[in-house]
Amino acid sequence: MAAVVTIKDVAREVGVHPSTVSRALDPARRDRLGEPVVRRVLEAAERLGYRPDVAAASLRSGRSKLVGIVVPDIANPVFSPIISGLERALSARGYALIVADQRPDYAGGNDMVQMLIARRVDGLVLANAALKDGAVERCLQAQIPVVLVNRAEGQARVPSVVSDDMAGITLAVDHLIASGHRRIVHVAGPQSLSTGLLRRRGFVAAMRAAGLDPDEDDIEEAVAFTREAGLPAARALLARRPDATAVVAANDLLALGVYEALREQGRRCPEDVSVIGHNDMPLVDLVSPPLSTVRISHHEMGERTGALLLDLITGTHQGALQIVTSPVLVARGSTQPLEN
Amino acid sequence: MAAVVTIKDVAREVGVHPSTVSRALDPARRDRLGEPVVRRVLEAAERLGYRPDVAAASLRSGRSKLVGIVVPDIANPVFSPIISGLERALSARGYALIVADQRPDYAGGNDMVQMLIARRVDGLVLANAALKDGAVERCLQAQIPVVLVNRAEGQARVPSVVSDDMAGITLAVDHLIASGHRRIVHVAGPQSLSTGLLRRRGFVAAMRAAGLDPDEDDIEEAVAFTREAGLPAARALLARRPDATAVVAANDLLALGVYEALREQGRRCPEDVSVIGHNDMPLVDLVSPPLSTVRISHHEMGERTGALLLDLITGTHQGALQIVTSPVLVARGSTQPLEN
DNA sequence: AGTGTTTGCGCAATCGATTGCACATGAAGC
DNA sequence: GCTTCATGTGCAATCGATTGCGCAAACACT
Repeated sequence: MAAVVTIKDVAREVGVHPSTVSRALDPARRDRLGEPVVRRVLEAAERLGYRPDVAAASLRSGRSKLVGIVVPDIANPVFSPIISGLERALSARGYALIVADQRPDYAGGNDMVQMLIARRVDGLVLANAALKDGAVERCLQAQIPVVLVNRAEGQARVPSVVSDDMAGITLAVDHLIASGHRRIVHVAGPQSLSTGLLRRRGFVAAMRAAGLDPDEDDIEEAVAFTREAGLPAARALLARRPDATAVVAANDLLALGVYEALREQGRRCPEDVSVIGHNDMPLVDLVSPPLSTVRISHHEMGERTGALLLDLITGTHQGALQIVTSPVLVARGSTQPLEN
Repeated sequence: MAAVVTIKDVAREVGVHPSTVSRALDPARRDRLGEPVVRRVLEAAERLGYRPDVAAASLRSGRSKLVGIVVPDIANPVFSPIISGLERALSARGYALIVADQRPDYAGGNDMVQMLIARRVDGLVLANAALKDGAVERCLQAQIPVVLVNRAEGQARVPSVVSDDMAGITLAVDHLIASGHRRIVHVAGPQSLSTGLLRRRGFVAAMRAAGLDPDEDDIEEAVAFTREAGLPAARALLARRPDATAVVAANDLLALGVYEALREQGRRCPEDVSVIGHNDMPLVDLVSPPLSTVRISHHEMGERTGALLLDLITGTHQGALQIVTSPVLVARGSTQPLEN
C-alpha cells in the first residue's frame, strides 16, 4: 500500500504514455496537449497520490529545485530572519532551501559552496561574502546564479540585496546631532566586510556633512560584530576620547559591548553618553536602557533575495541587480538630547 | 573545460569499469577491492576534480543524504541554535539539511512533511510537534526515521531529544523557595505542547514537594510562548494573586511579558516581585533586570538530535531513544531573597 | 595435479522522469 | 481528391551512479 506511485502508474491508469503524463503535469508544457487528457491525468495523479521524484527529475533535467544558502552562523539573530524570509519566498514557488553553516576553520568557505554545487543546487545565496570573496569566483565559474545578501562584494560582479548602510549611519549621526551632540565617536565593524566598511564611511561622511571632521582617533575598529569584540573596542575609544558624548556603533551587538564598557567606567547611558546601534535585533528594546538603533528588515531582505534569485534562475529577470533597502531610525532610551 | 566529470570519465582514465570506481569511492565498499586500484581511482578522481552527482546516486540507491527539519519559526531564538547544532552534526557526516518553515495556515503541517518526503529525505526532524501530532503519523507510515526535538509527543511513539522540563522548573521553584518565597505563581505555556504541559506539572510537583499546595488560581495559561501572550496572562494572574512574591514563567518570553505587566502596575522587579524564566535565550542577561532563568542548551540538543537521527538512518543505533538533557539554574538580577 | 574457495572486477539492468524526434490523425488548401 | 500542415501523443534514449550476479584468476588444500 505504501508502494511509491510513479509516473508510469499514472500513465497505466489513464491509458496513456508516461511522457504524456510528464507533460500534463508540467503547467508550462501542458498546453501542447489536449484538454481532456490533461484533465484525466491530473485527476488520476491526485487520486493515486502521485508525488514526483525530485531526484529523477533533477538527474534528467539538470534542475533540482533546490537553493543553497551559506551563512556564517545560523543562530545569529541577523541571519535567521534572512533565512526565514528567503525560505518563504522559495517555498512559495516549489523550491526548497539547504542551509549550510560556514565553519570558521575553512577560510573562504569554498568548501560549503562546493558541497552545495555538488548537490546541484539551482542557485546560491551567500550571506557571508567578504569584500573580496573566493566563493564568489567559484559560483561565477560554475555558472550558477548567485545572490549576495546583507553584505555586498567590493566589485559588484554579482547581484546583491543589502541595506543602505551609508544612509543608515547617516540616520544615526543626524539623530545625535539633532539632539545637540557634537563629540560623537564610532565603534566600527571589521573593514573586510562591506557592512563594516560602508558604515564607517557613512559615519565620516555624515559627520562632515554636519560640519564636523572626525579623525582616526574618533573611530575604533572592532575585530568582529560581537559583544565580545565591542567591549575592548569601546574601552579603547572611550579612553582616547573621554569627552565623547555619544557613540555610534556599527551594529547592535557592538552597542551592547559599549554598554558594558560604560558600566565598567561607571558612566551612565544615556545621561553621560548616548549610544546608538544598528539592525534593531529582537530584544534590544528590552535591554537597559532600551537601545536606540537603525532598523533593517532582514526578513524583507530575505524575501527579496529569494525573488531575485528565482528570477535569475528562470531567466525572467528584469530590473535592478543591486537591491538596496531603506533603513529607518528607531529612537529609544539610549540616546537623549545633550544637556545644558 | 567546465564539463562535468562523471564516474565514467574517471573509469576511462584509470582503465577500469565504472562500477569499480563507484565501489572504490565508497569507503564502506572499498575493502572489497584491491588496494592498488583503489589508490589509482582515488588519485584520478582527485586529479580530474570528480564530484559525485547526488541526484543520480539518490535515484538509484534511494538514499539522498538529505535530512529535513520542520520548525514553527526559523527566526525564533529557541529554534535557530537547534538548527545550528543539527546542521553541524549532519554536515560532519556528509548530510545536508533542508529547512522548512511551518506556515501557520497549514494546520498540522503535513504539507511540509509531505514536501520533504517527496524530496526523498533520509530522515526528518520535527521541532514543532504538538502532543498529538498528525505529522508524526505520516512519517511513521512513510517508514522514514524521525526524531522530535525540543517538544515531545504525548505517547513516546518516536524518538525525541528534549530538556528535562520537570527538572528545570523544579530548579526554578527551589531557587525561589530557598530565597524565602512562598507565594509563588506560574505563567504556564500552551498545554497542547509538551513543554507547556510538563513545566506546569513540574511547577505543581515542586511546590507540593516543598509543602505548598498551589491551586488553579495560582496558575494562568498563556495562549502562546510569546511576550504578547505573556502580558495578559501575567495581568490576570497578578490580579488574582496580588500578594504573590514570585512568578515562575514557562519560558523567557513569557517572563518578559511578566516584566511588562509589573511595570504597568508600578511594581518593581525584583524588589516587589521576583521573576524567573526558562531557556536562557540570548540577550536576556541584558534586559532590566537581568533575567534569572533555567538554561537549556539548544545547540547541544540539536547536535544530539543529529547524532541520533544518523544512527537511526544507518541502522546502527543502540541506546536510548528518548534523550533528556539536564538544564541548569542561572540566577541573575530578577530574583532576590524575600525581604524580612 | 585436481578440486574447491576466495578475491577482484566487469556486465548490464535499474532508479523515475524528461525530451528530441517520429508518427498518426484530422483539418485545410488548391 | 491529393498534398501540406498543424496538432496531439507515443517511442526510446538519456541523465549518472548503484548493485546483484557472474566469471576469471589466484589461492588453499588434500
